[in-house]
Amino acid sequence: MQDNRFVQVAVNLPLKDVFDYAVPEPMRQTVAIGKRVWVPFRNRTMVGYIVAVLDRTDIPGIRDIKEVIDNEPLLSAEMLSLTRWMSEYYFCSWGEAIEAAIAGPFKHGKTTVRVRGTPDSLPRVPAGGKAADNILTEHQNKALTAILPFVREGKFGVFLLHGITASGKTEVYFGAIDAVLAQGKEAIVLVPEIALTPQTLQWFTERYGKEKIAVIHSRLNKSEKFVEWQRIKTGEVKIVIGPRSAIFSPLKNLGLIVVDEEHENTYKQEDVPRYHLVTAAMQRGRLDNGVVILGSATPSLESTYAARRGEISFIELPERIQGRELPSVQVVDMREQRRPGKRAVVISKPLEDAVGRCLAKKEQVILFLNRRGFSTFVNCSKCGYVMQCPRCSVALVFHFDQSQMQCHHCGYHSTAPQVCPECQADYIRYFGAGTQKVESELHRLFPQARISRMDSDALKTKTAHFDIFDDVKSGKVDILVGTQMLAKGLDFPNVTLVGVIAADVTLNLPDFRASERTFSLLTQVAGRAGRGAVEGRVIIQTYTPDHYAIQCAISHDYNSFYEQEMVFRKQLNLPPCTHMASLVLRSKSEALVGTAAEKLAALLKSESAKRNISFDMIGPAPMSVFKLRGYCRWMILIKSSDVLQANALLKACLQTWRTPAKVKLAVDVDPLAVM
DNA sequence: AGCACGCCGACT
DNA sequence: GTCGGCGTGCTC
Repeated sequence: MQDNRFVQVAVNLPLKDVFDYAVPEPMRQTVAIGKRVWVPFRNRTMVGYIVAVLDRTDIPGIRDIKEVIDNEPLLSAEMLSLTRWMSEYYFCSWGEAIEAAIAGPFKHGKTTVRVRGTPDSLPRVPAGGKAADNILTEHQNKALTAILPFVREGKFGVFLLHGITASGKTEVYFGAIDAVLAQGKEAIVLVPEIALTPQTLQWFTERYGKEKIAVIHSRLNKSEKFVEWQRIKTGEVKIVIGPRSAIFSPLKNLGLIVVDEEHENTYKQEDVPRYHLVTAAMQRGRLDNGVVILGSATPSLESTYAARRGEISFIELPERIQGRELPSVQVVDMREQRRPGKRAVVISKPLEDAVGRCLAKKEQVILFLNRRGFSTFVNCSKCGYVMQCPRCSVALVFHFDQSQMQCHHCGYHSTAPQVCPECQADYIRYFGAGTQKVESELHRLFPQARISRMDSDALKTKTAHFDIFDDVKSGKVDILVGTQMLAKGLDFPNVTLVGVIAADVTLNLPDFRASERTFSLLTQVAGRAGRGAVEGRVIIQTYTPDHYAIQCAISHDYNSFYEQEMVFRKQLNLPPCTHMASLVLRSKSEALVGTAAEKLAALLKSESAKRNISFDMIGPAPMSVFKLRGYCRWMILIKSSDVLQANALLKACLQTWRTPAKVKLAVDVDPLAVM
């Protein structure tokens, strides 16, 4: 018999401990695990999450909770385990992990939110969609034969579903969801960025109806999020579709988690808690005895590696449905396009000709360049001065439309100079092309064409994506130029040519995953061509046509890419062969951060020796973009073949470690970008 | 993360 | 004599 005299509470602060409080008599009946409480904390009042109810405590000078906020627990036992696991795996506090799990309507102790009007939960969906009720292909059937027994038995299992573009992964998701619903259970479908996949949404609502589905996306306001949360909590919703954070949906009988485009970088949260959705989804699947399906045309090396080692199950959909052909891919070697003494070519002759032919046939073109702005660096040809961001160690990018110099790291901007800021000479030169430059070149080459640009500059308004989608769909646009965001699941039947302006942009980033990202980006972009009846064509411009990332993308050969990339990863002991964690120290003082990094590295070494844990350490070293937002940064990378050992080592170090004043430490477990 | 406490330098 | 710098430590 519990008398509820004390509770243990987690708060949203970067503190390792949880805190005990006494429960005043009148609240003894209402306190419960998973509810929020107002607690006195130092000299302020904070929201706390009850993680345990206790009969006794040894804490001297204990204080009373002030108020119980919730009538019903906000967090289930499973959600508390999930957030606790997150805090231990990713080195954040339990409170921070909980805060991420209930993000949105419940922040700052809110219980209800005023609801204005009817929530328009679904974004506008362009016309046209998927052929209804396809008969399953042999491969789709085989996939479901593997998955369904786990669903029926309510058994945890992870499946990597490797299906090339247009191989019908969605039909497999549907089959698994049908089985889950038949069991009276629920499903979560995770998508990288809901706003960019309106078609996926439409397929789901057409099949299951709006009533059963909750769609979570970034443009819902607080009250809309609250309504969706309520619908999920009350059991009205059977399928939740949403981004990363949807993994915390309060479904009671979760049977299935689908992670679509599992290789996407957006699945890694960049701030605390720095969790990876795929890892979190597998953990939730384990806790809830659910099935996890990871779907992708270009799976992350981590997932394929796990599948090849038999840690997760592997399913392949090797054929396109309805016998649609993969587009033919042509490479243009930009080294041969150089004109001595002239500016670098942006649009090569072969690409220009191909665009011209498309326009003549009234077909549409997508041109892809993963770089915003007009010119990537601006320099004075008299004194050599290059305009740099005052807060980051990167060059400023010239933006033609606002006539601005912009920093793509911190958002700093200033008016574009007329003369050199250093020597006042009138010799400012612009180098390197971004999407704006491509757009202006196109206007010059094809003055009559209707050209639209889609990048984050062009998407300042709330509905801009949909306006652009609509314009392309309805044929109001001949050529669409854009960045990364074009590569997502857009389905434009009349687009027959896709051009990649500079495949080398991503390939040359100082990150060990540069090849992997280039390969999957090229493969995805190529998948945008020929979605309709007419065969598609892809032209890739590059200075490194022989690179295996480009060669494998041309031949649509994932396995060959995997093999070649793994040789390099094995040689250097990089993920997925090892587990990695990064420790970034930053400070406004260059001297402080360097010494702090050396000290932390020394601590890692001594702790590992003491515990007999073997690990690789890279650094400490200044980061490649050394200054960011005015902070000087040093990094230490840790690699280990054993996650648990690496976790234990880090835990031990961070317990003893005290980051010096004016220095901040950020720990990132399984970091994505390591530069 | 905050925020108080505390111990040394230049000010009315 | 005191105002205020930011180093150190604590929050049930």
